[in-house]
Amino acid sequence: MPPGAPYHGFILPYSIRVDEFTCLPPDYPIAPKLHLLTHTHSDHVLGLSSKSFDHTVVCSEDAKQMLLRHEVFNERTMFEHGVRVEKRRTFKHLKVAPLKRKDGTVEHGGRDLLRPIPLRTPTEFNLSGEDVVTITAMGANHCPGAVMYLVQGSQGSILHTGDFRAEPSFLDLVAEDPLLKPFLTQGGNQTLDAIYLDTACVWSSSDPPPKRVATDGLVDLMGRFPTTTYFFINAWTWGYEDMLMAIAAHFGDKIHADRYKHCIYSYLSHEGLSRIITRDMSSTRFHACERFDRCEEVERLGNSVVYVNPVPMGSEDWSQYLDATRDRLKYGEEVKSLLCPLWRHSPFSELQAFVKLFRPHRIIPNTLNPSLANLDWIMIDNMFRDCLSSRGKSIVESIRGDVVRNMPENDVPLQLDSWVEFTGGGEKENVALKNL
DNA sequence: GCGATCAGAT
DNA sequence: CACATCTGATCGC
Repeated sequence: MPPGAPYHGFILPYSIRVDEFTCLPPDYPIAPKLHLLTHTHSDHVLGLSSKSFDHTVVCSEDAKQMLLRHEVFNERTMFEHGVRVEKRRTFKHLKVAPLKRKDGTVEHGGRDLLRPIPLRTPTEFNLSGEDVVTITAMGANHCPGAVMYLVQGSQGSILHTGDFRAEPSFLDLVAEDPLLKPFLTQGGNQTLDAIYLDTACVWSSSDPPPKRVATDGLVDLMGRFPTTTYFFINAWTWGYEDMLMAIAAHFGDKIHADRYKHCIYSYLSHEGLSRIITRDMSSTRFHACERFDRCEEVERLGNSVVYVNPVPMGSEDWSQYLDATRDRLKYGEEVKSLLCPLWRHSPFSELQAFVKLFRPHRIIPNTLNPSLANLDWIMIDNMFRDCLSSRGKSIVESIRGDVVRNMPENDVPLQLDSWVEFTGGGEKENVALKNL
């Protein structure tokens, strides 16, 4: 997880760590018995590139393929330009083929630390012989390979969302999923003990349109340009594939992708992606290739290329932007770039609706801002109080319980009134209050 | 000296 | 704009 995950990524009370693979501080009270990975964005794989990491990691099959083929930008560029003869893959040490000597004896047995589980298929794991947990991965609507995890065991049921976009259509799928049905407020007979929630955009002041509204608007604008216009789609990280799919579907054309994207897409279970991209740069006016190592076609056309950028824009601004841009195009004004409000995280309103589907006993933010000295945790706790179960314990109320009794003081959020007393109003805390 | 983590900029 | 990424500094064996 990005820095600032409560409990260093543990989903208490289980000795399971999610998206954090770094070493724990010395004398930390618990040791991980199992690791889960929700998706492969760089802030969720911290510690995995360490050569000394040697634990099993549960993930989706797509995430496994993406990880094993992961190449950082500089290495991709050097390989492309012949400076590197061999591809440098950041995580290749996680899977090593068995090595046999010429005489057939085994030098070493190899290893494969990534343990993919199929989506929507409850799978049992033995936590070092003590406890058996059932883990179910389900699509998270964030980027290829991204999943959320349902963890069920003798110590209760926990849903970890990873990073996710809980837009209305996603909520419909969740509400209809038989695997989640037992935990739904409507028609369920069990209560989740906790939802570990993607709160990356919980403070956002604007609400994004559903992804479909964003991509519909985008292709509508693109269709108003001359049919000779070239577009560069700035899909600069995994998770902007909706733009590519929408453009390909609307224009019936393929999209030029670089060698690396093409490689990754070809290994994904979503075959649609590899079907809509091409490696032939001169066959299409739509380009989603390396943004800092442009293909010759994009280079040649220079600033006549129209850039398409994903941006964090709200619904109302989007409507206005669409109208204004249509006008500009109608009156022949030069439009050099297009915006697309494609969000990969949920704003507060979507999170609220998602949590209310389950009314768990408590929610725990997946990330906190360290400079806020846990004040954000208290705020979030209050913001979701009316989305919890009727006998729900807020984090603050349940936090002094057995499970976290031994946690270091910094990992324990306090009531707002005792927060000021606890922190003593030092420099860090003044910054926290100022940032509110 | 190197790998791993952290802080800061974009 | 803010997330995800990259760069350079620092830490520790």
